[in-house]
Formats: sequence, C-alpha cells, structure tokens
Amino acid sequence: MRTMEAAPDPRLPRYEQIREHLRQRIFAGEWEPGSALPAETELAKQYEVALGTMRKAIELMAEDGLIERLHGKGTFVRGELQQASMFRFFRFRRDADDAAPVVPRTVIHELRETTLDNRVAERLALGRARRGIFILRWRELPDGPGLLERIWLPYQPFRELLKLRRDEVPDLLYPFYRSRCGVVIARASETIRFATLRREEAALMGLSRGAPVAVIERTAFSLTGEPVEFRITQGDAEHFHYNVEIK
Amino acid sequence: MRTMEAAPDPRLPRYEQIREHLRQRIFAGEWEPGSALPAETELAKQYEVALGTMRKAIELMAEDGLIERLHGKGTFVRGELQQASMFRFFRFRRDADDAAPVVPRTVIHELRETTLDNRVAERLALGRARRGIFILRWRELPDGPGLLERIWLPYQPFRELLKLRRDEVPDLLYPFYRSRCGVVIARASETIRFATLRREEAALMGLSRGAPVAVIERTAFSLTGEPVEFRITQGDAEHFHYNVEIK
DNA sequence: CAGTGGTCTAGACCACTCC
DNA sequence: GAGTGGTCTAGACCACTGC
Repeated sequence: MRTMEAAPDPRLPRYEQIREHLRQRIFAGEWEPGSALPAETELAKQYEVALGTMRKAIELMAEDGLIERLHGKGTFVRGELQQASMFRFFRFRRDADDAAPVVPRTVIHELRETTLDNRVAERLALGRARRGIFILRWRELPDGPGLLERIWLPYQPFRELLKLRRDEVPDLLYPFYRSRCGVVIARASETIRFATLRREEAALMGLSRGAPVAVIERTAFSLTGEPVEFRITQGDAEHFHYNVEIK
Repeated sequence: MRTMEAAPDPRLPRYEQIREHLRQRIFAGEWEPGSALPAETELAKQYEVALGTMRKAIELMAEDGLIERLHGKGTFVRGELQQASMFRFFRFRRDADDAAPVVPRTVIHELRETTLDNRVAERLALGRARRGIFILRWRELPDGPGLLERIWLPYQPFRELLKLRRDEVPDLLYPFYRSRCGVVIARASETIRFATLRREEAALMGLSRGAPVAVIERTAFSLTGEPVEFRITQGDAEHFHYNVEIK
C-alpha cells in the first residue's frame, strides 16, 4: 500500500509543516509505538527552527493524541487507543474506584470469512475488495450487563485472525491487531442510538424479543487514518448511561 | 453573593496564576460578555510578564471557551454557551446543511414556584434554600421529533421568570437568564440514559405508555462555576442519535 | 494607516527522571 | 550529573481588521 506523502503547504506556519512531516515519519514507522522521539532540541536542529517553534509542533501532535510527553523522560509515540472499552457506556453495581482494569469474559459465537455488504464496505472505504472477516461475540463483566458485539474487518491485513480457533481469540483485539496484523488503532468514531431486539439477538443476549437496547456503532481508524474496523455493539438499554461535558 | 477570591498558588507557573486572576476579573464583571479584553501587549504590561507568557495564559482561557480570539480584532469575552440545543441529540428528516439556526416551537405547560426536592437541590448545590421554580414545556421543530422538558431553577436569581405569562416565556432561556437574571451559562454537564414513558408523560408527548425514550439530564453552570439550572429532557428513542470521537 | 493577534527567534534557567 | 521536557524572557516581524 503506497502512502501519499502530501508535500506540506509552504504557506502554512512552519510548525504546521513540521507537524505534518513528523506525522508522516511516524506513520512510515520511523519510530515504533511506545518508543521515544528524539529530544526537542535535537528535532529543532533537524528542522532548523528555534526550540519554541519545535515545541509548538510537538504540542499540537500531543493534543491530537498521537504522541505523549513525559516531563524528564521524553516524547513517546502513542500505542493503542486508550479507554476504548464499550463498557464505559454501561452502568455497574460495583462502579466505584475499582481502578483495576477488569478484562471482560468473552465468548466467540462466530469467526469466519465473509463477503462484506454495502453498508460495511462503505464504512471501511473499500472499493471492490469485498472479502472480509466477521466476528460475533458476547462479552460480560462480573456483576455487569453483557454486550453483544458484531465486528467486520477487511480480509487484509486481518486474515491472521482466521487461523485461530474460536477459543484462541484474545479478549482484547486491538493489541492483537498491532502485534499480529501490523495495525495500530489510533482513533475511533462512535454513534449511539437506541433500538429494540430482534428475536435472534434476544436469544443470544438472554433478553426478551423487543427489549430496548443501546446500540453503539464504531468505526476504528489506524494510525494512517484509514478506517479498518467496523463494529456494532449492543447492550441492555436499562444499564446504559453516558456523560457529555459541553462548553 | 460574595465570591471567593482564592489567591492563586504561587508555586504554579506564572501563566496559570494569570489565567486564574483573569478568570476572576471576568467573573467579577470587569468586562461584559461580548466585549474586548485589553490587547495582549497591554495585559503583559499589567502583569509584568513577557508577551509569550501572557499569550500562554490567554491561550488556555480560549481553550476553556471562556474567551475568543479574533485575529486582527481582539480578544473577546464569550457570551452564551454555544451548541447547547437538546436537538443536537435527535435526528431529523431534513438534517442536511441547514445551517440556518432554527428555533423550535415551544409550548409552556407549567411555570410556577415550587419546593425543590432532594435530588434537584443536591444538583443545584443548595442548602436549606429549597424555594425554586419549575417549568414544564414541550418543544418541537418542523419535521422533527418533539421533546418534553422539565426545568428546575433556584428562586434567586430567577424569580423574574415568575412575572411572565406562560405565552411570554421566550423559546431560548439562556439569553433571558443573562439579560434579565444576570446569569451567564458557561458550561453544562449532560448524562444520557434510556427509559420508558409513564402514563402522564406519554399523554403529553403523544406517544404510548411504555414507549422508549432517550433521557438527557443537564446541569448547567454559570460563569462563576455554580450549578444554576437542572433540566431533564426526553424524546422518542427512535430518533435519538449521538456521535462521539475518541482518541 | 494604527492596532490587533499570530509566528518565530535565541537564548536562560527550572523541574523532573534515571543512572 | 546528564538528559529530558517545562517555564520565561525580550525582542522582531508577519497577517489580519478597521478606519
């Protein structure tokens, strides 16, 4: 896959040009996720700008969440998307300060190759390449509501998944995508809506037909900005809650 | 009402101290919402810091949404909270690019003095002063779903509302709060959840009892950071949709 | 044109982390 | 102590707005 290396617009401020160039260097794999960028002074020398200008460029990338600055240690390329768990949308009995990152129990119902339909292909910005992978799984936390999750992926570069038995599929997919498929999930766009259950779904979720559910549709994007995963997650609407801060 | 003027912590960076001080000057009403602050060079002189430090402080306030910078014109105190319409949660037939700010048709069902119950008093951080105002209204957009809205306010400083006849209550409340009650709404916290309609509500909304609705609870805060309004808005769950970007 | 915010420089010194 | 990012200075010049 060839990456378009758009030449930065010279009319833009220097720090914007540098930001764009640095982004592309990260996408090109010059630094692994989790590893450190050169020091700010070093980068300023590379780009022949004052330290302040360099810091401005780095600051913007940090705001984008692409990198992370640690005082006294260095500037690091971000790894996986944080706080991507669907469980953040649902309320539990033991909500409290259990900072312990609980991993949900997962049951894979289906894992197979499939032909992606129009809706999914569109979300994944695929052209004629409709070969894909489908996963249907059930996830639950102790004391928590369960979630039914349908996931669609393009065949490439995810075909590694098809080599797994259903009980070998890891609970957390994004680390698998990174280590085995070479795809780092950098951001995602989610849409929340409500619906009622159809009979097949109701059976899988242990709820009655017509029961209200919250539906979260997520399109996940790689570091290079391409949509690479589409999933639909649904859970009991009674347990759904979500907070928004507006300014 | 006396405002606590917390002395800025001298261990904090200079720009943080300035930001806090400038916030308090704005809260104290030194500049009206919509009017311009002194120029950056002037403020830098006032605080006896370099321009860069001053700009950093101003930049942070702009990120908070408290002020707005306009290149070549000046730095302005923000007025009302933007994009606070509950209709942003619901889907319409004519969603499109109708940038025209449509004002919903509003019917006031109730407008009266009331005694605030525990739940509301807690949200509004009231002590024993339980005297308050209650509004029940119905809002709808052409071609759009309707929303049922219950609003609770402390008696002070909102008692001006009680002088209005029901048909005199303006469609947009926040401008009224500002001009007639001296309260500028600066931010809000919203929680989204799901429920089914009780009979009384169903009648008001023209839906059947038990119909699924999306419920949005909003606590709105003034410029000084105090919670001053609590409202519960509900609309047909079928039309609800909300987008979240995660990084 | 004067006045505003935006970009950029070339330094100095501070605070934190790790060896 | 060496190396990192964070704070701060005192300037210069650019780009945009309005009269």
